[in-house]
Amino acid sequence: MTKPRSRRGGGRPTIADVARKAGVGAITVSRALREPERVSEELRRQILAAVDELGYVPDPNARALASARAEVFGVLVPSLTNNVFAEVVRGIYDSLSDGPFRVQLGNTHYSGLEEERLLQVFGSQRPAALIVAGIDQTPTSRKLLENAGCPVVQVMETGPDPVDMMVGFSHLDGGRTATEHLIEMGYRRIGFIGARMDPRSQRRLAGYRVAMEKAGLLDPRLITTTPVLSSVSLGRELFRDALAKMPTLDGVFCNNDDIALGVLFECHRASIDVPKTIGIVGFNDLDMMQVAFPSITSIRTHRYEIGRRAVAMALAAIGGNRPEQRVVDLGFELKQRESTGRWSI
Amino acid sequence: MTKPRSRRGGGRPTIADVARKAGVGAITVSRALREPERVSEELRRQILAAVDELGYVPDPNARALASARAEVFGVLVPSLTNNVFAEVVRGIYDSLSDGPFRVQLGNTHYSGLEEERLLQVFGSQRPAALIVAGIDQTPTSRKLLENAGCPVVQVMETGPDPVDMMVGFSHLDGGRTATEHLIEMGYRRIGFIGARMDPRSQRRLAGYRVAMEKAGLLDPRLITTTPVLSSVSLGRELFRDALAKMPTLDGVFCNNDDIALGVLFECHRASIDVPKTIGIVGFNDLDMMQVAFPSITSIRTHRYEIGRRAVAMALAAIGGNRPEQRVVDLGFELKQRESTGRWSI
DNA sequence: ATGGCGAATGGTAGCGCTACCAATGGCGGC
DNA sequence: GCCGCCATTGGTAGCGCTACCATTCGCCAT
Repeated sequence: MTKPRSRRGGGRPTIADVARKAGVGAITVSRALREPERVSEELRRQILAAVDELGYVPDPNARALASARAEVFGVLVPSLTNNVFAEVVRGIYDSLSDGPFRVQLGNTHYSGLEEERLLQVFGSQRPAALIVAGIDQTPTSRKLLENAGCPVVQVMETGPDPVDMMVGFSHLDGGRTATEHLIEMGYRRIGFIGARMDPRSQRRLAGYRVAMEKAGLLDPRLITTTPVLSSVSLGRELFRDALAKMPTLDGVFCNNDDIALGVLFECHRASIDVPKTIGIVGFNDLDMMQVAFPSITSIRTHRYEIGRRAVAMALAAIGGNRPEQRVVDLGFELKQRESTGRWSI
Repeated sequence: MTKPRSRRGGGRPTIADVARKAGVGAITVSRALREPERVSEELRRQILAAVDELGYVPDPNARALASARAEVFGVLVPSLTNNVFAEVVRGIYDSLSDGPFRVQLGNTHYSGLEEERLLQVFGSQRPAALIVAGIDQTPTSRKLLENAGCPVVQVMETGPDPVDMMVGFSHLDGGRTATEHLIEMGYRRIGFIGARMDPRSQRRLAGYRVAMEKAGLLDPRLITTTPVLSSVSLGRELFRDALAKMPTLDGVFCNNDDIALGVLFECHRASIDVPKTIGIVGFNDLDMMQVAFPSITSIRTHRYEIGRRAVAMALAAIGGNRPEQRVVDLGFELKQRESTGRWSI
């Protein structure tokens, strides 16, 4: 004594409707959709025709419940507006858009606690894979990732102890390379300016320290940082602070390109010659760096590619052939531009 | 003859485990979690204790399947890296982070077809609400939105014919205000420079046309556009094109701030005085506009607030009290800065 | 002829949760 | 004292799909 039709559902067609229309069993429809090669060509055609005619779209919730596995990639980033993470996320979306997988995006706001909460929530969905930014998870988060029961990719950085897989590059090397470049170009009193000192920024600073130490140039008064969120205007302010503290400054390595741009604008405003009086290096190499006047030297990082590669590795792992190389270092490139051309311009 | 324990699930606790531990029925646990006021205080306490002890997290898929309603907000934007949409999305996430709702984000890449596809996919999940950017949906998309069976909020723009609700502002008025400002400040041969001419950019251009027409200054050769994706470097190139086409140009209204920044940098490079020789107005008022040298006049738009408001309206509608004002115009502000101070600097 | 094997298809029994109704018990009104 | 009502709580029956076993059939080896 079944009711006329689905009691609660909005009357949308179900797999049973398709099966009836195509004159097959429901399970065959299910197979035709998920593993077409396991169904004879003729039935497959009939089924797809019925799907089309009814406008059937599988219910992902029912699917997830029945198979104990949701076709969802959980993605955790610390910021949605920071261009760097936006690019990573774009890479992830672009790589996933033509497959069956959805993306579940979470914003941790650079908070370990928030990350734990989101991992808890994401875990409850039994995602197909997890992609998380950074390698400095709290012990609790790390445990959650290890017990997630799905491939995990840590992105943005590489490190010695992956939960599962990693795609990124060494921020320490990036910071060192940037600083060494300034030294090579003849700058001596080189400052570090950094906002929102997250672990990656800390490692860039560490790279700066290594290079300065090696050259015998390190002076703690050269370092200006703040935990405040990064922005162009903050770059300007920090640069003024740095100059006030150390008027003989002749170069700055900036935490990121926003800060570098703020420094450049302040130099314009204060009629400080770039690159003669001050050399500037940014980090990430946003599009605007090569357009700025003078154009700004920066460390180009491969954000979009990190997103793509993370998905590729996760998909491989889901498909059963876990890549042998579990930690992928995509490196970076020093893009030398006018802002550090002390002698050549 | 039931099997020892959940056959497929990874052994995570279910609502039945909690019910057993608390000595109540499963349905009571369900209620204690969703409508606590309907369960006596004592039982509620016992149940929450059991939940805590077992580390129970409800399975959103099972929930969605049983209630025919997923606790998901579907969000469609044309770009993930464009700061404007990133801000809207951030507002949405921030407003939703402490409730039960998840966000399902889709990137349409400015494609109507992609939008249709994503709406199809999103619809299959029976979301709690849909938030879509723009008001120019294809007929198919519009139909999908109308039949979604949930609150729908169109964001970024306002218009006469909402599918359901709207939050945004008038891009035409914004374009007109920006152009009128240039005219008032004494500029006459004012160009329009625009990249990726999506419907909103088109309307800003229309606003420019209205203002120029009214002042008797309109000349089609003043308009330079391209369908290419916007960027700072593109702004520089388009400005060079515009100047080549019309060397007597004395002002530009830019489609957006990236373009404006590109124009500013090219002016620096070509030693064109801003604002004396050329006045510049941007659109959106990103942080860097007020830091640039000279600082750049722009139309400040309230992106973050649009995201927040859209969620607030959707939540109200879900809660049963649909706001009486279905179209909310959040307006914009002209931020006058140095880049248009022809006589005053 | 018989058995066995693989390919194709189907039936059944859930996945974990909630809608719907039923049941229980306390209490005030008549 | 009986009825009805409200406040609580529970049982049952799915939601739409897929995992896990059949089952069927053709075909080849023995």
